[in-house]
Amino acid sequence: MIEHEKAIETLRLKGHRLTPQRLIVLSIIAGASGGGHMGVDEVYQAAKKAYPYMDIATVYRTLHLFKGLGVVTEVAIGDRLHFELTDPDGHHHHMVCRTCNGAFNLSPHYLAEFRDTLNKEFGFEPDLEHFAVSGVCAKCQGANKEDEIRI
Amino acid sequence: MIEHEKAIETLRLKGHRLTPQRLIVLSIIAGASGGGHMGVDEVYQAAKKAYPYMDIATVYRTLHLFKGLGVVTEVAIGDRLHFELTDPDGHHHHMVCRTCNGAFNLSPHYLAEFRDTLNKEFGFEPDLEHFAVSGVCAKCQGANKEDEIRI
DNA sequence: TTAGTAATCGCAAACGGTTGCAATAACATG
DNA sequence: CATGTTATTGCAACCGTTTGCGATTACTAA
Repeated sequence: MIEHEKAIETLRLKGHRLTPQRLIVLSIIAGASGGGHMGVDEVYQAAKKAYPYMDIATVYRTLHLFKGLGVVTEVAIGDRLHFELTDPDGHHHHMVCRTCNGAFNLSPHYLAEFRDTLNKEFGFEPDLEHFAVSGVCAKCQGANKEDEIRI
Repeated sequence: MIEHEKAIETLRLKGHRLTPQRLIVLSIIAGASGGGHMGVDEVYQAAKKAYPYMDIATVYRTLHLFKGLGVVTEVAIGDRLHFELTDPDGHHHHMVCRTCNGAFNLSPHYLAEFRDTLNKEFGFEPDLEHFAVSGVCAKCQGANKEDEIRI
């Protein structure tokens, strides 16, 4: 069973209705190219092509529903929300480059120690199911240095 | 020289104008009680008392200017922006409880290792000058357990 | 002290995102 | 297949925040 069908099964099992709008949004996210994550407006524009009455509020509601069901994962890229089909091979986190807006996967392993420390020292349970660090990627660090010389 | 005056000196040295609006916002932030951080609307309401024509856009612009100068620090608490006078004794980070919206200070020490790892492994330079982890604090973890029994 | 200039302001419109509500439509049941 | 219930939708208004713009004002230099 492919991801797409598994998600539909999840919807049905949890008692949510299978509306055309939901199926359209799901198929769009499932068909995302490139890094996999799509901006909300990207999803909305694609959905309107399939179903012209589609409303942006429905897109948001649908994406949040999917997120709650674990079907999609939310990534904040440059202050905008992006969504991708949840990685079936286990969660991963993101490093988001503030220069090129590229998102790079980060294994949960790198956060485990941090979580343990906060737990033991402060009794604080951090939300790290999905976590994104903003910063500058290796490539853009090089590019910035060139800029400093050029300008 | 107190923090307040140091901030005014910073403004002047960088060539920014000393407008009444900026001085008002600065004095409000400097006089913040409690944990120290204030919501934007809190600042706005207080500023309007001192100067009735004060506009919310000016408050935002002023706070962002101060942030850029390192005079104030931005903390995102429950999807709203809060600001506090930058800690002169060195930066600190925040653990923000998603249940009670409390913000707890976190020493940079706890993040140093994480930064080093991202640097060495991926060449990624994370933005951790100020960093906030969302999660649930020790007190609210207890409260939630009681809720589960009560309801 | 006065004028000149550019930064800053207040206002209003726009942004991305959320929410209330009446109309619609998906599903369960007979 | 017809019916009833209730989740879901589209719309419009709203939220917190940002931005464009013409009017104002802090500063500079004569």
